[in-house]
Amino acid sequence: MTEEKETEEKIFEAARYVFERDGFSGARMQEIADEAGINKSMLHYYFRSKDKLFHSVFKTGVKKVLPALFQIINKDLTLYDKTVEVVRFYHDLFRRSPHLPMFVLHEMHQHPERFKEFIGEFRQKIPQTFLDQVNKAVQEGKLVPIKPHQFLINVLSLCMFPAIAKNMVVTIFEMSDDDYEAFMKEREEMIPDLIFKGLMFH
Amino acid sequence: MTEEKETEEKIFEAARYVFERDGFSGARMQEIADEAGINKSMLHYYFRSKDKLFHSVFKTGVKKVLPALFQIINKDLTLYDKTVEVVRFYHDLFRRSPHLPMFVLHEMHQHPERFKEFIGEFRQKIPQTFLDQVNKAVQEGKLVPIKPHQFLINVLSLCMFPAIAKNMVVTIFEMSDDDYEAFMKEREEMIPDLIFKGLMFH
DNA sequence: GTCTATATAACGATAGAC
DNA sequence: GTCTATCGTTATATAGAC
Repeated sequence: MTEEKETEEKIFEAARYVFERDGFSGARMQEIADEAGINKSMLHYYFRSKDKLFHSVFKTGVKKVLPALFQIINKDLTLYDKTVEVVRFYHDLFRRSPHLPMFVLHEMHQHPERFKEFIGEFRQKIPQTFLDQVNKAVQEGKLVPIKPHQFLINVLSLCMFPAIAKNMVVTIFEMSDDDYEAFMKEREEMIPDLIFKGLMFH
Repeated sequence: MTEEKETEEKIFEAARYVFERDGFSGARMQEIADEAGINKSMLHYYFRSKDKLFHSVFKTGVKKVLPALFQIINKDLTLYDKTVEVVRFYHDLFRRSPHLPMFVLHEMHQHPERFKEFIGEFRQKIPQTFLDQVNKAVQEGKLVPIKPHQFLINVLSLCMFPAIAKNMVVTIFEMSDDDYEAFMKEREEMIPDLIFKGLMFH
């Protein structure tokens, strides 16, 4: 029935909202039911348990964060252009879903086994073409010696940390929400240049 | 009594261990009591409630992460040397306390009010001398235009994110614990040069 | 101060009527 | 498929003996 699909969808969206905001142990089934505007029993009818409902939400969260990264670095682009695309992708994503990066990383941190379960499903290895591209750029003297893994983590660090640490940033720097928005917008432009050129004049 | 102090200390250390690992909502008073080797009632005798015990642990956590940063950037050093010290400080700290950064940032994320409560206590503003130092370096053409806040967040991002995202990193890159250790050691050397010189040959 | 026992509330989950 | 009512457990917290 179309009725069925709608209810399941409503529950899932409510669960996504509450789990992303409160985490697994902080989330309450009652609150998810309230958010979905239905009865608590329906949650179990459609998803059997809190664990299974969470698993579904978590998997969706990981799929929003990781596959696009691998897709971008697998494209036929320069390293610089890949960096620009990755930075833009994450800044757009986290603007729309501010709780997403903390949710995914926190649950990965607490329950790594839940992550490992399905990480293989969507072939999440670093593409060889990307590894080759970085190594070749180093060999040709275009880049200073750096391992592809370090390169990738540098980009991810600069994109994800300020999203994860928003409350620390706005508190210490005494920012308004608009200030923070501008701060992040500025980073979007800055990060690729920082990665490749650094801060010193040359 | 010395007896009193010892028990309170034991409880606090157990609470620190459990809260840092499991977070507020994931932690159980019973587990803290077990970890401390005492009865559950003692937790309430000394700290009244889970909330108050947590608050005490959280405050200590923030104090381990932030004041040292402000102390370092307030020293009489070049920007490069300050960066080296900050990077070394965080890598040493997170090697000893791997759960600390996720704990502090996650609880800040979920309960920003708990953070704001006492952030003023230990004067956690960016020292003016540091702001002046960055702005002066930019004016003198030694650095490309960058705001001091962005500079600081770049350093923190590169230090903290890989510690927070350890499980993601080791899973995606298929690292052992030793691999991860070596990976982080390598970053410690790399980060200051990345910040200032970037990756391109020049 | 430290223990045992228990109060009290909240949570996840299920049974059963409709 | 959706509701009400409730079970069984577990959580924080307290009372009271020693």
